Formats: sequence, structure tokens, C-alpha cells
Amino acid sequence: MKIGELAQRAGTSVKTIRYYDRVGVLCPEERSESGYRLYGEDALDRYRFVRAAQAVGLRLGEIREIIALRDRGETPCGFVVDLIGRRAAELDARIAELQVLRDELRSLDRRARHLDPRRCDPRLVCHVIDAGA
Amino acid sequence: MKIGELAQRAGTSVKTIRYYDRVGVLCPEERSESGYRLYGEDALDRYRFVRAAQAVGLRLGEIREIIALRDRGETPCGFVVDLIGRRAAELDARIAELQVLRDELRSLDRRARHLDPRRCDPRLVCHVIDAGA
DNA sequence: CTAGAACCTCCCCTGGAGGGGAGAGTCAAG
DNA sequence: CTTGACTCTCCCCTCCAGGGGAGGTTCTAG
Repeated sequence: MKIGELAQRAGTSVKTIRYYDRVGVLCPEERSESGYRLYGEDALDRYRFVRAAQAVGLRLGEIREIIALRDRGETPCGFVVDLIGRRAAELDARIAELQVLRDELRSLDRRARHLDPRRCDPRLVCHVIDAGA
Repeated sequence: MKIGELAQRAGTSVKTIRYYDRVGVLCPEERSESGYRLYGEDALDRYRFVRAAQAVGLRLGEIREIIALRDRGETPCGFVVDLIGRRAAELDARIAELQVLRDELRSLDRRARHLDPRRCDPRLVCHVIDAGA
């Protein structure tokens, strides 16, 4: 199967499939004499795996490592478990940061509603934000 | 005051100050004959305002708009309140997304610990992720 | 007067996952 | 035989807030 058919059956773009080849997560089985990428049926499963892994927040570089382990005959489970554990911890930290920021915005918002714009200090750009700094 | 002194007193880099000029959030009062940026004392307050606005998640383009309103003699409060309200709503949405993702990762993690790597289907890249797809 | 510090503009680089398009080769049907 | 669809590689562009450095002025202290 050539790249166009794979892209269509996978419901994605030719550009994406080429990009996946380039970063090493979905390489063609072989090339035709003229250099066309040729894929087998399993390319479709591989594509779905890549998407599933992306959907849980893994980056293509990490997905490539998982695939490389598998291709070396090792079971990547341990690596994957580590990876998702770390990613979950990172997410926790990120979520906490965003919550702090959101709470700050909410309190700025509440305070701003009690401020009178006419009592703005003309020397400041905006007392809503200056006051919150 | 020239750019180097401003950068030092503000505790930032010359590059950053030049960048702020370029995007229009902190422009010099004037230029010397030789083209050097010359700043007044208020540049320091302006700088702090920009940093405060960045700290609550506003982008330089938005900060520029706030400053532009102010420079046109309008009070940007309404605009700012809208902006932070929208940003807070965006953050809520983003936080919810990340929480979903994190919960998914946690459940993958829990399930993975009960799987036996030796029972991995060799045709799959990784049953941990495939199973979660 | 001269060395070196400070300043200028201009251009490329980062990271992630591709998108857009140029220019050229290849393949199938009419 | 030709046309049009498909494919190839290569290069630039996106977003964001700058960082790095080249190559060229200008200022300042000794």
C-alpha cells in the first residue's frame, strides 16, 4: 500500500505519515524501485498505536523509544510504566501551577469588580494588575 | 538611562528590553543622536507592570493592547477584566483536560501493574497502551 | 589617542507536530 | 503519447519569549 492509501485509511494526511517516518515511529516496510514508501497492513495498527500513545500525552520521541525496545525484542512495559508514572507526576505539578494561576486570576477578577475605573491612577497602566502584583 | 542600566536595574537582560521594544510593550522615550535607546525613570515601573501582567498569564500582545488603550487615554479596566475572565475560563478548561489525561494515565498505571509482561501479545507494540486505547 | 565596553541592526535558533508549496520524477488510464 | 494524479525531497512557516552571535558604531576611561 502506498502512502496515499494508508493516509486515507488511517484518516490522516500524507504529510503526517511522512513525518512519522521521519521521526521513526512509523517507517515503511520497504521502498519501491522509484522510491515510493510501501506499507503492509500492520502499518494501520502501528498508526493506531502511535495515536493512542499520543492521546495519553506521550511525545513522538518517547513513542519511538517504546517501539525501538519492542523491535529489539524487549518488552517495553517497564519503560512504559515508568514513562506514564513520570508523565502523571508532571501533570500533577502542571495542574497545581495552573490552579494557582487560575485562583489568582479569579481573585483579581473579583477585586476588579469592586474598583471604580474613574479612580484609576492615571500614572499606572492598570491598577487591576498593578494591585495584584 | 541607556538600555544596559535599565536592564540591570530591572534585573533582566538587554535582549529582553530590546524585545519588549520590538513588540511594543516598553518603548524608549527617545533615541540619542547615535540611535541609542533612552529611557526615563518610569520605564522601570512599566517594566514591572509588564512582568506582573505576564505573571498572571497575559501574553505580550495582550499587554500591548492594554498599554495602547491607556495611551489613547481610555481606562483599560474593562478590557483587562474581560481578558482575565476569559483567561480564567481557558485555564479551567485546560485544567479539566489535564485532569482527565492524568486520571487516564493513573488508571493505565494501575492496570499495567497487574499485567504480566510475559503475556504480552508479540504482535502489539505494547499492551499497556493498546489496552487503554 | 586608543582599547574595550556598550550599543546598534540583522539573522538564525529553540520546541512539537506537522502544514504549505516548489520543483522534479513516476504511474495509470484514455 | 499525453495528461493528470500521485509521489519524492527540500525548504520555509507556525506559536512564544526571547538567546546567541556576526559585524559594525559609539562612547568612555586611562
